[in-house]
Amino acid sequence: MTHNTSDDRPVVTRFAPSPTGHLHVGGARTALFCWAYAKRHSGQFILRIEDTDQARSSQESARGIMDDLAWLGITWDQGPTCILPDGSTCGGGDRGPYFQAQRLDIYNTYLQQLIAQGKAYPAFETPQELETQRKSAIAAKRNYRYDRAALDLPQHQLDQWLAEGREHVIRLKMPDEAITVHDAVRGVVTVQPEEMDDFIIRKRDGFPTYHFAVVVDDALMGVTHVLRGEEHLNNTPKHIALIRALGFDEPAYAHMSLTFNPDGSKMSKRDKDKAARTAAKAAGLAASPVAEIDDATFSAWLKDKKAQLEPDQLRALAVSLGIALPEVDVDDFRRAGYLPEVLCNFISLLGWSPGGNVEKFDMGFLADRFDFDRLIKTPSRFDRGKLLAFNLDALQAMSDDEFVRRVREHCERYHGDFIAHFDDASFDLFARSNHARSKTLEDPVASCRFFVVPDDEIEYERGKPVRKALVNGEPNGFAHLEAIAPLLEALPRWTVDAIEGVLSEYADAHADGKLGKTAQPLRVAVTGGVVSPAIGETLAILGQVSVLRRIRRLLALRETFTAG
RNA sequence: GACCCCAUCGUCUAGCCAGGUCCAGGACAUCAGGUUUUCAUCCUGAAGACACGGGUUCAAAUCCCGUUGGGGUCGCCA
Repeated sequence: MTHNTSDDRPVVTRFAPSPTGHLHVGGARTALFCWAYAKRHSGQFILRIEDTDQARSSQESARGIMDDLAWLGITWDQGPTCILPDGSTCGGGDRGPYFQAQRLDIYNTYLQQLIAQGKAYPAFETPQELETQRKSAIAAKRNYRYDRAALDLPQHQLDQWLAEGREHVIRLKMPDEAITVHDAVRGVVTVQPEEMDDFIIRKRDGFPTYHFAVVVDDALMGVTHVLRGEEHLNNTPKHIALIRALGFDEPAYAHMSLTFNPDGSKMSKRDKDKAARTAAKAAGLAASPVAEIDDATFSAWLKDKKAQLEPDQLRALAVSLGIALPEVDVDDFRRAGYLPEVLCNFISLLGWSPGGNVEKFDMGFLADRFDFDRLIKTPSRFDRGKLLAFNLDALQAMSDDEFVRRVREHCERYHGDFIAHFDDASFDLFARSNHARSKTLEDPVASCRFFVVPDDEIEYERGKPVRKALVNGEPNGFAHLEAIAPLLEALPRWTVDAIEGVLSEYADAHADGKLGKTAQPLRVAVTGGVVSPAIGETLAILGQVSVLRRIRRLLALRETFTAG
């Protein structure tokens, strides 16, 4: 199945993202499989940054992608040097630089070689001219191919234009033969010569195109196995033509199926804009509801389906609209409180499985078992609901201590207000009391804002469940609250046990032993609603003073609640 | 449109390559019960698929062909 590849060479795989923002979850899957394959064969995994698009690349973007990979636990043996959270470093290696923009000299050397050998040639058509040709081809229902006009240029004309420094691209002269890809997933795929034209290998700006850079770098970096998305399958014959022209060894290829949204659309950063836009329109918003976005930007964004806001603008807007944005980038999942090991487990199940009924496993298992032969050809859809269920399972399987540690890490990164509000012991209890009820590390924070809201700013819900807790029954919730308040006030030690003791004693004596009769009114008093961690813990975390203040405040408002 | 790839429950998939043990197994979601001081869990059960049509064969989810459907590529993006 492998082609022109000596099996005795150590396995080298690479992940080669373009640095455009954060790492997409689909890219993470590719990276994970590349990583696992290298590990499986005790080989090398290379990270290379494909920043040959001057318009779109930035250093911070590359940094973001490396952070995302490191967070997932996907470390690279060669590539940009990076200090990991645990203090160790990864990357380095002697086949760099690992940023393509720093390899221009290398590309030019090989480019010159191809030109000298007559295997590549300059072409002077402008992008506009080519676009016109393309359009007329479509209008005439022909397939567009470059017409090789540059090859018919008289030598003196060519010399003169080159001497003048006239802008041009370099194209590869494609051989007039079918090219066959031996793909570990797809099998044998043959493309006829008339399907391939003389594609551009160096752009007008002097940068190599992706096709050229990828082939040169893979060869020079000793890449033996190219694992990538199926979108590249049609490019592979071009790459093979280039490899042959340059006299390199052909790597083994494995093109894996793609992953889509549940509705079959592409998972795109734009999905987040789309969700926010839909919600904003539904809310009838005309002006920007948040300071992060000015009104002009907002209204333009609202009208233009393709417009995108900055990530922090989008997040602010989502908070204001009370919606959750669909997660697309690894960073989105991190913010949403997913565990990196769960994300890795889940995405590795998209298009791959270890066989049988096994579906929960760790990175070590993956690195032991991953191989191309269990990669399936069918594209998959990303089911966030199943990911959430996986995350829940992992969280529930965790010890309390571990859960607390993870929540603390999460808050240190995203919710400084919770860190600042609690002392260590309270934070510990806060996290612990949320363990059993959390599906994500974000849940404790999202469901417990009332802890960090000032006592006199709690907003009481007015729905039926709240009225039921407060006004219904005889005695009703307010009556219970009035009776319990002094008991709580008299408590000498404010601990979960002491609080629960008082409450169950009271319930036994005055509420048919039903803790719910008193727990629910108390919940409303201290949280504003009917949902919180166990009542004893909720009160304990909040503190005696705040609890009593909140109860009295609600009692003072009792006339404003009507029976439900 | 041309070319390339693909096709098992709503979704992720096992089974397919080496045809019979599959009136197709697991997971998520759904539905119905049950446990629980709220929410969330948890337990039990139910429903749910081999896209269609030919062929090969004693036998096809598994092999072949076609149809239909889906995806990808056709950039001086990667």
